[in-house]
Amino acid sequence: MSPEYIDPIARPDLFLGKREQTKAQNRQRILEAARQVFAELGYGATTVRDIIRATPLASGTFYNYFKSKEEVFQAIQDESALRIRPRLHEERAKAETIEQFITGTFRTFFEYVASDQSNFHAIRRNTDTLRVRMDTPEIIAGFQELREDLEKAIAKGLFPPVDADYLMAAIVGVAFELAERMLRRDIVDTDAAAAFATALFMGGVHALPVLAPIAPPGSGGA
Amino acid sequence: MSPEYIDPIARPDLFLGKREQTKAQNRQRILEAARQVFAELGYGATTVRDIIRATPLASGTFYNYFKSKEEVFQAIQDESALRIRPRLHEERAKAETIEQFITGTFRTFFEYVASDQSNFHAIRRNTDTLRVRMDTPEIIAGFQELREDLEKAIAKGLFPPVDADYLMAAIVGVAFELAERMLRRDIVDTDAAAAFATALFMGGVHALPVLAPIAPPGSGGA
Amino acid sequence: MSPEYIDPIARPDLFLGKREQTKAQNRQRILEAARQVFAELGYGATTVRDIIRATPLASGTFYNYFKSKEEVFQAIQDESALRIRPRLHEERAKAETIEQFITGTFRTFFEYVASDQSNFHAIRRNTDTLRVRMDTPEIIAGFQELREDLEKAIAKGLFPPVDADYLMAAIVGVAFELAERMLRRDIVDTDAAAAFATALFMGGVHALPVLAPIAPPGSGGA
Amino acid sequence: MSPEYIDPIARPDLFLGKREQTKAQNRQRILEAARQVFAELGYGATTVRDIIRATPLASGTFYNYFKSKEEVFQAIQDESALRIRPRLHEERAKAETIEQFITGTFRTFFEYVASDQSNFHAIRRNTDTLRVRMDTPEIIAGFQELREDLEKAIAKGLFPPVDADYLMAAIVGVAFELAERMLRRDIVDTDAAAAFATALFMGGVHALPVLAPIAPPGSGGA
DNA sequence: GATGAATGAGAATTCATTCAT
DNA sequence: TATGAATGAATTCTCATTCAT
Repeated sequence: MSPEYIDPIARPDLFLGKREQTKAQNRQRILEAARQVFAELGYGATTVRDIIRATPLASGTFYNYFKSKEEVFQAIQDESALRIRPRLHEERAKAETIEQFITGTFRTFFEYVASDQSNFHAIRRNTDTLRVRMDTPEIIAGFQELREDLEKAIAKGLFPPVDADYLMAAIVGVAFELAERMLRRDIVDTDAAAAFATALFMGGVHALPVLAPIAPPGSGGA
Repeated sequence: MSPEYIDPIARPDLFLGKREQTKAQNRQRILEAARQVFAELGYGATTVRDIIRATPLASGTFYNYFKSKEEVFQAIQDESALRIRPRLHEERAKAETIEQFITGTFRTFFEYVASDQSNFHAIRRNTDTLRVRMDTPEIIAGFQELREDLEKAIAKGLFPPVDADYLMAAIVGVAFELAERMLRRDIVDTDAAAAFATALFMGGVHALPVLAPIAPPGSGGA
Repeated sequence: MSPEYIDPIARPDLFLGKREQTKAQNRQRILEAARQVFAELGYGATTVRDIIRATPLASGTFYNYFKSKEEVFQAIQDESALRIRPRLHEERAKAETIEQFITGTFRTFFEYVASDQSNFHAIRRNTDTLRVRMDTPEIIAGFQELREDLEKAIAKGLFPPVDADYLMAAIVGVAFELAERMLRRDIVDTDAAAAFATALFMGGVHALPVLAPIAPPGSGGA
Repeated sequence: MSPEYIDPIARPDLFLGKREQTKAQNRQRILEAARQVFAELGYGATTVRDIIRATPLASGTFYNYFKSKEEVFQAIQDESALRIRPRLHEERAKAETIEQFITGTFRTFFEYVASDQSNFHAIRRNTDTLRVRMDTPEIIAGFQELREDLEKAIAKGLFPPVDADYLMAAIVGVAFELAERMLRRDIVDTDAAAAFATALFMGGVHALPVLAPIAPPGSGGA
């Protein structure tokens, strides 16, 4: 989000010719409409006509850009994951303390969610929806990456040797659930949400049950 | 769950006449089939026909019991919530320490989930990822109840004065996410999962940001 | 409608044993319910369940009395026709003047309609329905009979030799249409309606185009 | 109906582009099929499938044009009413004698019926005898208009002060009933039917009971 | 490419009728 | 005989996708 970063998806005009611009613009129109409508009606209840109706385009045009309703949906999910995954990974990679690791993860996530509510809501319905599986390849990869980052951090001695799988799950659960509550409040305070989650995990991580340590290569341990 | 308690849903033959038995049995058949199919295909992809096909009954019979696919789903959710809510509340009500509060909540939840995997999976697994609103009155009431129990515990001095709304969300997020991971493991160890979650919150709760205390009337203010 | 006439359908208790009474009563219950519901919803929109619901009986019981929905409907129509046809015929048979013929027809019809509004309405929907075909055998026979009575009256010299088919149609059209208007008024005045219709035909009949007379047998005419 | 008037419904090719032509044609195809099927099976027994089957179109196409069976039926009724109402009103408006009023009404009606038998039969013939409400706004307005025209004619002194509501009903009843008989004859003779109806009313109107005249303001009363 | 009507497979739903109790 | 749940064929209707313009 630093000023010198320009998202080519958000500003196609800076990267594409005239013709490609119209095409890219139509694609974006459809995606944006789909986000809105999915967020409002949910995937199952949404029809392609609903999406197209939220657009100046005609129904046939939809199929010039996406093969099916499912494909738009995946595109939305992947676009989200595509945008946020590198940022999350980067934050965690440069963390030198547990606190940096944790706070970096939550802060980045909550800021993303706040700045891109339509995507978030399309994925996580905006009223009283509860946890729902998110399993496009991109998203699963994102979870997997978090686990791997946790394992690396444990290996580096940054984290105590806890159950990385459960810890990942706990972080994911808290992140999504808190994000939803955060967005429902009158004032969306990402700092407060991140502070809450960070404190919870900073305090909690050290209390977690410790696994038998994985022996570092070359050492004598099992 | 004491030995002398008999669940009238599980043993309808002890409570109902022949006709009513068939009815209750058919209702259960449909619910059971719905659980399987929802867990397999997800809510969105499931059709009423799919449910009926997984049953020896005729298509029209479905409508003698439920008005729509949504209604069966709600029935499944409510059945779960109806069973687990009182147990959770009771555990928390009798808690005299934070640890009892937290461990009671997670242990009860994970045990329920392990004992009733079909309901849990029917509720959680959704291929189409979206639009499964966990907003039956029962479930919303369950969340609300957790928050109120937290607030009472804070008032009693059991918990530090933290953001009960966020804490509730964190507990719910961790509970659902861990439950899912737990069920995926070869050995379903509810104690381990409960120990993990309890430790996380036991350590974390004391680290959470403390809210400005509400001044008791007559005192000198904040 | 004279006091000494007793309708065996209306007072089955005076004609049948105990067992048959219950049966006859159930039959009447169904017929009465069917009349109401047909009048309210129309035949097409009415379901057997609607009829049965307006009854203390169970759906299966319906089929102990009638083979199908169509059969009840026919029974209602025939019951109407069965009741009124002999009276109309009798009135016309004893008529010695045009006026008696016409006034007898209309007066009898309007009195019947007023006294048995539920049947009439079941046949002729109560709001803004317009002319609709009535073609159960009984009803067609009733129309046919009117035509024959007209032809007899013409043969007797009571009526001028007009087109009996058209005249029958005109009488039927006026009878039904006026009956409907009559029932819609605050005060249902059968005398006024009969007076109106009678006057119309009394004045009109003599003005009608006269057909080439049917040559009486033995005369020289074609 | 002057020679230079071209009905845009009958000759859409002269007014519309290729695409719109197909649309208009399909609409007409459905209406035409509906007319046939309603006339054959009656409204109640007709299903949307029956209508579509009588068409080269696909089942879904029906719903591009009409929301339901009821809507097609209304369209047929309105199409009739829309065509005939202005003609009837015009005839009556320019009438200077009772005879012109009455003969104009019947002649116009019977000519319309003869020229547009499919519409008339679709509206009239109903096997299931019931629940065909002729209550589209157009048709009700047509009846209302006849009554108002009668009232105006009474006010002008053209008619004696009779019950306009009953007179309207009588005219409508005779018109529909005679029309049906007329169409059943080998030779459809609209003049004869009109002559019959006109004679009936010409003779009958003067014999009708006269209402107490409404006293004109300022006069000495009744 | 864009358009939007046509398509038709298939989902949801109804309801007359049957049949075990 | 009465009951009312079960049946499943038939109907209505939706909607993703195709295709002529």
